[in-house]
Amino acid sequence: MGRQPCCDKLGVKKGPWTAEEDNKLINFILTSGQCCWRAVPKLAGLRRCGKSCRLRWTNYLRPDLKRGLLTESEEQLVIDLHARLGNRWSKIAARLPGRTDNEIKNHWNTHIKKKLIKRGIDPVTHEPLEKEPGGTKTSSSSEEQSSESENNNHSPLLQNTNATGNSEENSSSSPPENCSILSDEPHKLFESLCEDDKLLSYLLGDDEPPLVDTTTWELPNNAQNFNHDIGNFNPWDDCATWLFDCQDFGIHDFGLDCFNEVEMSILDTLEMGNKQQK
DNA sequence: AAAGACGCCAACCGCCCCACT
DNA sequence: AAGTGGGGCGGTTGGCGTCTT
Repeated sequence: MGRQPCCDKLGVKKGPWTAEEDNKLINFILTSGQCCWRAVPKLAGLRRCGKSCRLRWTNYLRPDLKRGLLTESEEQLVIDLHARLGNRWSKIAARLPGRTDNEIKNHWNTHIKKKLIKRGIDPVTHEPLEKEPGGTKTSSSSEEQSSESENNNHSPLLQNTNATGNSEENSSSSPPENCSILSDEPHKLFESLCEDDKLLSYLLGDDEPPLVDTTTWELPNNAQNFNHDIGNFNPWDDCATWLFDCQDFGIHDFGLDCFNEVEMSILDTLEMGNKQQK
């Protein structure tokens, strides 16, 4: 018995993606949308595992991705969400527009962990390092921690925000006494949180999701190759237009079917570009 | 200038969840 | 209710670039 491997292991390429592979994948997604990832490699003419295609798309090629380091407010938000959710990176990423779970996870492991330790905060429990709770374990699983923090609501931000981002009746922004994160430098940290008004409003649930600033997008190298490959056509500009549309409705409610409207014009231009190249 | 140490991040792996039959 | 398959998630790793000695 046993499950079939997600892809035929023989002849499946691994390792870094080439610009050509990226182009093929982008082209295919724009043409067909996100359907069955298992079938994507075959249909797109890629010798890759479907999983690998999905990861490449979601973590790198998606046009709505922000690139570059997390901002101060994003970082603080990650810390707060981690205090509540534990290592559920996808859930955390869902609250940070344009960021992927992988990106946040990497950033957590390489930057935030160290910062918290430097501040004397245990990155696992979010409790002060020196304050060893007597007779209790120093770390807990994310599951336990999650349910625990759901009850305790350590973060003032999260006190106001339930799982769906709706505001609850408790709208006071005064930090609770047992809030370990803010107890360190309460004013400084809370101010840094408040710097990003839109983000804060969104989290407090009384505002629209913050708009993605597409003017600050940095294109991946291969995306630039992609542009170069197909001439003057700039798919990222069109994707930006698409994203502005998405933002009107909420990007998560916006399936890739929406490509159907935009994609025709994109593909027309794409084909023209390819012809020019030939 | 060279070599080793370190840091970062893209990508992979394996498990889990959920929808479908 | 149980089995199966696909997608998603979190942990881990490998390779590359940068820093230090």
